[in-house]
Amino acid sequence: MATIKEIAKRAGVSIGTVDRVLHNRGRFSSETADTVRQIVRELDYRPNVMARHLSRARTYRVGILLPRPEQDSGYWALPMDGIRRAERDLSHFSLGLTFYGFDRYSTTSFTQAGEALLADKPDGILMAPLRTADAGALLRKIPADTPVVFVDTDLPGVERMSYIGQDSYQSGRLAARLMELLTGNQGVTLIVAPEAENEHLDSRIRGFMDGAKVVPELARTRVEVDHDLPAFRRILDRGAGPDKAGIFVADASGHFIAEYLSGVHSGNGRRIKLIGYDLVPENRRWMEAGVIDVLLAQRPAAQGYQGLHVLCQRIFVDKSCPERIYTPIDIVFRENLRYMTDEESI
Amino acid sequence: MATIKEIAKRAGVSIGTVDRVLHNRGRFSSETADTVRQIVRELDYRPNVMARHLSRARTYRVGILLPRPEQDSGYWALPMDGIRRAERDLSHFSLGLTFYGFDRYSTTSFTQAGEALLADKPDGILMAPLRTADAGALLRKIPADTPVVFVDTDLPGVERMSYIGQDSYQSGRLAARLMELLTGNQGVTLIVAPEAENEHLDSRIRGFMDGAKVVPELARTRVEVDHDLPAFRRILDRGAGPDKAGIFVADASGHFIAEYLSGVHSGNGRRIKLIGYDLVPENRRWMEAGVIDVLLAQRPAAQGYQGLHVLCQRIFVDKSCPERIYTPIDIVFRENLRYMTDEESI
DNA sequence: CTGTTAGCGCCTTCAA
DNA sequence: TTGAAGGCGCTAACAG
Repeated sequence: MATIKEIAKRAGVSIGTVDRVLHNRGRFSSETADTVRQIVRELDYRPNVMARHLSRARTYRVGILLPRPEQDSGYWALPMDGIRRAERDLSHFSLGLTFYGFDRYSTTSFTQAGEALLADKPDGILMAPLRTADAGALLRKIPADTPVVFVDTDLPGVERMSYIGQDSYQSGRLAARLMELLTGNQGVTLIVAPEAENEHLDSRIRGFMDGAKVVPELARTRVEVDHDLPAFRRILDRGAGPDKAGIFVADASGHFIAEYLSGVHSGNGRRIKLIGYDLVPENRRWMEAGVIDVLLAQRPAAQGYQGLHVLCQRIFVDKSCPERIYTPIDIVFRENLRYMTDEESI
Repeated sequence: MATIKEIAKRAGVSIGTVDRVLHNRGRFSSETADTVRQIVRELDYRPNVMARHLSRARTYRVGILLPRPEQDSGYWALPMDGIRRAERDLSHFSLGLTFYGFDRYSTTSFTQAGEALLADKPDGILMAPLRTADAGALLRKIPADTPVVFVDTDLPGVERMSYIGQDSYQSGRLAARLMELLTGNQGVTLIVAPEAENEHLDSRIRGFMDGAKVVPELARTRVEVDHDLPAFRRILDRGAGPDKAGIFVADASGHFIAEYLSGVHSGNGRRIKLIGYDLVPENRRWMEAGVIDVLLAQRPAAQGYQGLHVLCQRIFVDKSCPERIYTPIDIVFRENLRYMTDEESI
């Protein structure tokens, strides 16, 4: 492995000069620069991460901008788990994380969190750019040399290092396929989704519609801060009649529906099939209880883990990464629920 | 963060002494040792991985003992992918991997590979202990202080650092559930599996049997070096009659069956449902072609990645890890096949 | 038994 | 514009 010492020797200069050239710190002639860069290329020099990190004393700070962990039925705690795991795995780098939680249904909350993040001038940012307009405004204020990684949702037409998330349209298609299998196309399917600006929601619904053999009904619930049971009740009292064979819940609130269904006797003795999203604790519970049949999942912990990982690769090792990473669409039945902990890698 | 210098100061000794105590290199009095260890505990001292690695010059070598990549329809190339990815992620450590491939159906091949591995005296070993007896014999020859990680298969009653693999019984249960969904219990299911010593095979079959509502038939094929199409043909010509609703293939050879089925007209117009294992290239192909309905997968790349990861945690950071790690049971339909690349984590 | 010293590869400051 | 030197935390060899 080539070192700067070796390069210095070959270039007939001192290591200090090599260092300055490598980092473009100025104070060198363009001839020496050319020589050095030439040798660097010849030797395929790569800086030694260990040595570099040992000598530069400072701690690198990464800002995490996500909805508060309890939102969406506790969904946002899952990426956090992955982030924490990545933090442990990267613990020999001096890495400092700061969390900025926001209310995903509030502009002011998001903006405040964003301002706090900006004020701290982090070396890297990991965020979920929900609230398209607000997130766009924030992005414009982030210095161009600060790497930004998106998880969960992408923001089109914006400078960012990488996006990590799921193809939600395709997950809707898959849901339709599974619903067909579960119901045998005997009866109508009801789609339940909250009314909220959410790209994933819309794509999932579109995917489900496109994949369904029998045209489904769509019911959208209002949300204030988060989803609430009474709202679902009203919807379901109207919608979940005996003609319904299955319900597709397009976000993590399947457990609300499950709770409702568990208190209802279906007229014809058939149980209404239920497909939902995400392995939040309450969904796990209702799947174990046999009320939720299938959950689709998107490896939120892996998203968090990977997000921080690629960010650190960039900050510490100067390594690039794919511009877009799709996480798998996981299918969860009661039989494999126990092992779907999303707790691997690295 | 505490350093050995700090510890030395507090203990009133030199850093050399601290180092010797920390590594039990002898040549120190038990009193100084006690003092030092006490301070280490108080300060929660953790060695700086970067500095340590910078100063010790040597390359650490890990031996990889797996079946040849092309065996089992190319299955063994998958853990390799994960291992390579981990190697890249760990590239700032000076890590040297050596691969020892063996024929999983040959004792002499395994033993030879094992001997070669032993002769190289690696600092850590990652292996799939197929061939129970041979692997047991090998394990007895490995020095006790060499960490060994098993992937795919565990070996009971053996000293090892960790096992990473799948609960195959439960995957069989799940397969039965899915088969029920696919066939609606209309007709009989045929289980196809090679005759070979293989714990996973047996557990999957047991799980499937226990989960099936209608008693399945079992057909076992002979294997010589690997599975071959003629063998399957003979089985299927007898077994895949019009009464069959589905076939469950308990290993990665589902694509052979798919090839057979694609050339057969079922009498009653119903297509025979096919459930198999593992995302080997040929299985992917036949799933895309619509002949294989479901594949169960066990994240082989994640197993390889994780295996090397925990091994390096041990070698470089002295960190322990869970004694047994179960990888998830992935369910793959055509709709989510594209995204099941098992290529994450960092 | 213990202390000192010379690096590992890189970064940073200071002097020339 | 360039070079020299000190230090990051740890290891290992050597001198006492």
